[in-house]
Parts: sequence; structure tokens; C-alpha cells
Amino acid sequence: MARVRLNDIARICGVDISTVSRAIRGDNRVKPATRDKIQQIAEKIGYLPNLLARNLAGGTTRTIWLILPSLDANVDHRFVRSASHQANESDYTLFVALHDSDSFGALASNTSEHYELILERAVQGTTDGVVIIPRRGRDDSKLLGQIERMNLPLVFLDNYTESLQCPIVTTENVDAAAELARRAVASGATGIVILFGGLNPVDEARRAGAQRAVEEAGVPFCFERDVPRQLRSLGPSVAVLGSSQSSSILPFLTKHSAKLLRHRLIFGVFDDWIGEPSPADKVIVAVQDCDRMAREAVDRLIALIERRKQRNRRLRKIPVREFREQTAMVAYGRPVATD
Amino acid sequence: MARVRLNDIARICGVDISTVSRAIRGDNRVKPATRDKIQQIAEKIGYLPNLLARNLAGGTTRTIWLILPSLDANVDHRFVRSASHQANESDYTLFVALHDSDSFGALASNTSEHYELILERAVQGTTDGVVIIPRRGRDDSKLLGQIERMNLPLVFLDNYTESLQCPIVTTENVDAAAELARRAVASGATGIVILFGGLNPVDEARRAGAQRAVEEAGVPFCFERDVPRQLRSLGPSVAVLGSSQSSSILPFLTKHSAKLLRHRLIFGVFDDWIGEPSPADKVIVAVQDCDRMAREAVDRLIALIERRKQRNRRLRKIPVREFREQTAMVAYGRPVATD
DNA sequence: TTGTACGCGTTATCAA
DNA sequence: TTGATAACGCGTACAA
Repeated sequence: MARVRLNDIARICGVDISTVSRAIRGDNRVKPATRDKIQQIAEKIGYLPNLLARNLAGGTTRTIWLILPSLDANVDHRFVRSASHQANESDYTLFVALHDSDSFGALASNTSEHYELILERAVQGTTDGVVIIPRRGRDDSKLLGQIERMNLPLVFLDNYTESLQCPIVTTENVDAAAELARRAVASGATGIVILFGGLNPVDEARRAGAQRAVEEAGVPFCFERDVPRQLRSLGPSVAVLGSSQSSSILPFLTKHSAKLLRHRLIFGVFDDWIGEPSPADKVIVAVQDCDRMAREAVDRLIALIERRKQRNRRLRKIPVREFREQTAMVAYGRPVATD
Repeated sequence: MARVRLNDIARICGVDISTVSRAIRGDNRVKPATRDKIQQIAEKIGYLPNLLARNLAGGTTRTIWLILPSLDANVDHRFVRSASHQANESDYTLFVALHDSDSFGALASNTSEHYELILERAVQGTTDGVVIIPRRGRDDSKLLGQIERMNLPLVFLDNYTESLQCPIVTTENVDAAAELARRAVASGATGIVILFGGLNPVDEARRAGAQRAVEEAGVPFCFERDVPRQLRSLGPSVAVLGSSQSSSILPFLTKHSAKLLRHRLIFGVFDDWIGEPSPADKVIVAVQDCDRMAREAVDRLIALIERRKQRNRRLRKIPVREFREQTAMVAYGRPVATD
């Protein structure tokens, strides 16, 4: 009733265990007749290899981990899907681990320091390499530095930390945010509120891009902290540019709703917008090319694992996939500021 | 630059590798002085145990898997959270694997037969046991039977397959559905549409419970297939009882909206209702006790793994945690059928 | 084409 | 309290 091992098959077939090992894995250095017989027997008595033993002996798990904060957003699903697909292409299996303390993990635990647990486990021989989407707004260099020191191949996806030397795959954020700003102006914005900036390198790049474009267009703008004082100077039609609907636009909206609703509004965000543009007339969305990003990240990781030479630069920027514009279906009869 | 092994520490400390092994794990059969010294060195040179080797030698991974279709619904998150917590209580780590082909997996793959892959991997020595929430409406007995034959401890959670002998933790569905029906009648329903039934044991239990309660109340009712003919006989106020908002109520609604909207509506569902009751006046929700279910399932699994005697019955039914009733905030001026 | 023998990193069983 | 040695199940040079 115990599990079937190579040994059992070897005894039944009257061959050596190493022959069985080869036959099972389809190694061609074994006579077709013996191979067939062995495979048949193996199938019949329900042999399944012990992955632990196989990986320990082979020194590789053919497994990579994708570690990300959560699966809340649609982009997360896209990252996961494409990464997993790409891993399979190279005959690797992708595991997903979530590290958001508000959420739970594939390696779940209710301690607040869940992230450490996952990373620790990752370097304990359970995986060959790691693709990480780091936490926004927190500096993980210490933790991740340890991974690097343990020689566990590591690639950043989307967001990243400056101090490490591992490859980074991210969006061409400067250009994307600039285009977002330009489109807002083209849609009639008389002033811009830039919510980007400060959180992390990605957010900072977006701020730079948006600011440059706005300055070039000669349109008045301000950052969030200046809104109470400078909102009036932005004119009747205000575009609000932020990284995401849920984490930047909506909080901003609830905080400043009283003043904002006297203006015509345009929102500019990354990734996606759920539901109607309301209270804006229009939403402009910069859709990141998650599929391509994930594929590239996985490819780089596997190259690292297999010690293939990487001819590309460390920082790889993928252009945004497309810009979507959505106009309100329902016209809301709101007064427009005329000051 | 290679990874530190027990061997390295042994050489440095001038003791045997087995002593190091004991010291690292806090075994008390080692002199405190030696233990401290060893642990100090280990810490210093960054030793981390190789989990593969440890598990192979120990014959256990202290790991269990929770395999479920997806994380779409809120209940899924609750299951995961509580299961993970309970696993940690017993010093196990919980891994989550998703097997819905429309979704992706923790063990991700884009083949349609993802589920097999996950289950296959599970029996390959990577985990000590499995809690499974099976797919609705599909018979997995063949696949899962194989798991049972491989002697991998297995517990069903929520939904289940009759043919296997493993423990099942589910909701007291008969009673819950009956109470749902009773509350619908108490809320003024003159007739009931029962959407439960046919999909799986859970759904079937709910059908039985709802039907019994409705018959006892002497209120006319019908199943989905009879709606076109019998809707009129249900009177002006119709309660629609189904397992979930997204997978039973909404499809039903879109299919029969023309006729339905001439009635006053009440919805009865399990788990949760998102948004307004509209187009119903009222929604009654039977909230399953996911936390308790998950905890109990994990406990049973661990007992199975550790071969503790199970004194409980095979089928464990947890009562619903609570019933919520939500009335429409906005009164929709819809005509009510009077025939 | 097949078998021998060793290694993977750790735990566990004996003796000492 | 320690150390030698055998597992754990499999992969793989090397030899035959």
C-alpha cells in the first residue's frame, strides 16, 4: 500500500533501477522494447515520481515563483496568466505567492510578516527563481538583498527597487504618463492635477512624464497637496491623473469632492477603469502591456537560471499596449464652474 | 558562493554533522554551549535549511494544499484565510492551488486540464494532504479516487463527491435552504421559484430543503424549467431561491426578465449579495460559516495525516452562520401583476 | 544498451 | 552528549 518507487518497478521488470529511471523519463539510451515494458508496468501499478527526490538529485525544481501583493486588480490576473503560460513554454511550472498582509498568501499565514516567510521559503530550495512585483511604497531592499546574496535568480516586474542589480521589466512609464496628459489636454482640460509621484520609481517616472508633457502644453497644473489652494487656477475643466482608479482617483475624489464637483472632470489612469466615468465626463486609460511584460520577465528569469548570457540592458521598458478613452453614456446635469 | 550546508557548519565548528542538525532544530540532546555556538555560526554564515532534503529525509513536508476552483467569490477568500490560519495553528503551511480552467492556478498552466496537473503534483510528494473544494457540476470521482488510492489524505470542503470515503465538511444545507424559503414566505412571497437542484450534492440538498419548507407552508412553487408555464400560478409576489447571485439568480433574471418584471420579486441566495436588491424589493442571504468550515476541514485533514483517531462522522454539517435580509433602499415604480 | 556506484542535503538509528 | 552510518528516492557519470 506504500507508494511505488523506481525500485519496485526495477524488481518487477528484472532490470536495474537506473534503466527504469531512464525509461520513465523517455531517455533514448534504452532499448525500445524494455522502455515500453517498463512504462507499461509503471503505468499499471501507478508509479508517480517523488518530486522531492527528483529535485534534490537533479539540483533543480523546474519551478519559478511569481510573488505579488495580491490579485485584487485585473492587471494582476493578466500578469499571472501570461507568466504562467510563458513558464510552461520553457517547461517550467509557475507558483503564485501573495504577500499582501491585508490579503492572504498562496503560502498563507496570518502573521503580519508574511512576506519574509515567503521569501525565506523561496531560498530554501523550493524554487529555481523568483519574479517579484514588490510592494508599492515600501522599501524591501534589505529583504530582497538577501535573496540576491543567496544567489537565487530574481527579476522585478512592473515595480522595482533601485538598489538591487537584478533585471527589471517595467512599463515605459514616462512616455505613457506624458501621452495621458497630452490626451487630457486634447480632450479639453484647462488644468491638470497630477497625483503621481513619491511612492516608488514607477510612480515617480509617471510624475516626471506627466509634468513634462503638461509644461510643454503650457497648461496650468498642480500636485495633490496644492489642490486646496490652486484648484481655482486650473480653469473649468480639470483632468485628474493617477495610477489607479481605486488607490488614487477614488480617495482623491472623496477627499476633495465638494470643490471638485463644481468643475468638469476628466480622469486619466493606468490599467483599467471599472464602471461609468461618472462623475467625470471622460476617462482615459493607459493600458499596460501586462502580457508582454510578464513574458519578458519570465524569459529573463529563466535565462538567469540557465545562466544564458543576457545581452539586454538591466532595465527593460515595455511600451503601453493601448490608450482607451471612454465618454460618459449619461450626461449628468451638473453645474460647471465659470469663475 | 555556493549555499551553506550543514556540512560546512560542522567543519567550522569541529563537530559532526548530526550534532549540527540537532542544534539547528533545537533538539535538547545537545549541550547548550555547543548548541549556542553552532546556532551562532549558522546565523552568521547565513545557513538556511534545504527544504527538499529535509522533507525527503523526514518523509513529511508539514504542508497542506487547499485546492479550489477560483477566488472569485468572497467566500473563497474566507475559506482560504481561515484554513491558512488553522494550518498555522498546527504548525503546517497552507498552499493554495486554483483549478478553474477559466482562471489560472497557483500551479499555473494554460492547458484545459489544469486540475489533473495540480492533483498529480499533489501526490508526487510535495504535500502531506489536501483539502478540496471540487468543481460544481462535474464528477471528479475518477481523478479524486486516484488520490485516495495513493493514500494522500483528503478532505472535502463545502462541495463533495458521494463516491469517495474521505471526510466531508459542508453546510447544513437542507435546513438552511428551508429557512430561506420560510423567510421568503414570511416576507410576503405568494409563490416560489426553486433554482436549486441537479448540479451536485450540495445543490441537491438545498433543493430538498427548500421544497420541503415550501410544501409545508402550502405555497405554490416551481423549478426553473417550469417557469414559462407556471409563473402565473405563483401569484403577484415571487421569491427566487438560488445558490448564488452571479451563477444562478442573474442568469435566471436575464433569461426571464420580460415576464418576471411584472411581479414583485424577492431573492434568496447563499453567501452574499453584491449591490442593491434591485430589481427585487428584498434579498435574503444565508451566510455560510466559512471560517468554521475551513477550520474544521483543516483539523480533520491534519488528524488524518497524523493518523489520529477520528471519532466524528464522515459527513460534518456546519449550520449557517446567520441570515441577512436587505430591503431595497429605492422604491422602483414597477407595475405589479394582478392576474 | 545496461549496470555500478556515488551524490543531492537532511534526518534517524544506533553505538559509544 | 556526541559520532558514525544508514536511509529518503532519484539522477547520472562512468564503466561494462
